[in-house]
Amino acid sequence: MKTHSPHVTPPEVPMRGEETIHYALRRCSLGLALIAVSEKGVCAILLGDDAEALREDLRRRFKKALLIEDADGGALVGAAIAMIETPDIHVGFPIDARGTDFQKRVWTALRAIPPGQTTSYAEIARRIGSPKATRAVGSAIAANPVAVAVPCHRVLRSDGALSGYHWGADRKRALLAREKALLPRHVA
DNA sequence: TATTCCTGTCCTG
DNA sequence: CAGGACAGGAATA
Repeated sequence: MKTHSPHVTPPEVPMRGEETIHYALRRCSLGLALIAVSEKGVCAILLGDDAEALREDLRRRFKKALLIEDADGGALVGAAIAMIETPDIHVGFPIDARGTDFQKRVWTALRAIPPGQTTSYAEIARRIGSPKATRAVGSAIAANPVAVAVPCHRVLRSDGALSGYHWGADRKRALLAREKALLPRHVA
């Protein structure tokens, strides 16, 4: 039995200079999604099948932050889920993708690819002004922390092969098929 | 066709 | 700190 305390000390209190990140786990058409939100916006969208594996992934990416799981998650989480389910929707929420300058340049280039369209690693390398860094571009794309909203699934190999996907090739295929289906335009 | 090199970042020893 | 591995791709042998 619990006595009525005037104030309960939370299990975790942010230390000085420590960042707080709220996140929520939600089911979606791609499986399980973990959406994490910082003060600046959505800082991670991770896809998978196992909740604990996703939490671990988040922990690995934000080692120094205080991570708080919310049952609900709030408006940004809802917006993120809606965006996942509807690829042609405008990404209307702020994205707080963290990485090196090179990675941020790559991710910015990705966001310029419209839904239903694809490009190649080499093209991205050209567009950011490092035409010979195609391999490094692949690594940078693989490190993208914000799935779907930063559309790394729209990058294929120059020879047309699907190439890889951090969250599983099936999800990449599913996203591309969905976007293609939503295109009312000419196909050929 | 099979190597080799280029490039940025992370992981390991 | 050195070396290897990566969601690539062009050049060279």
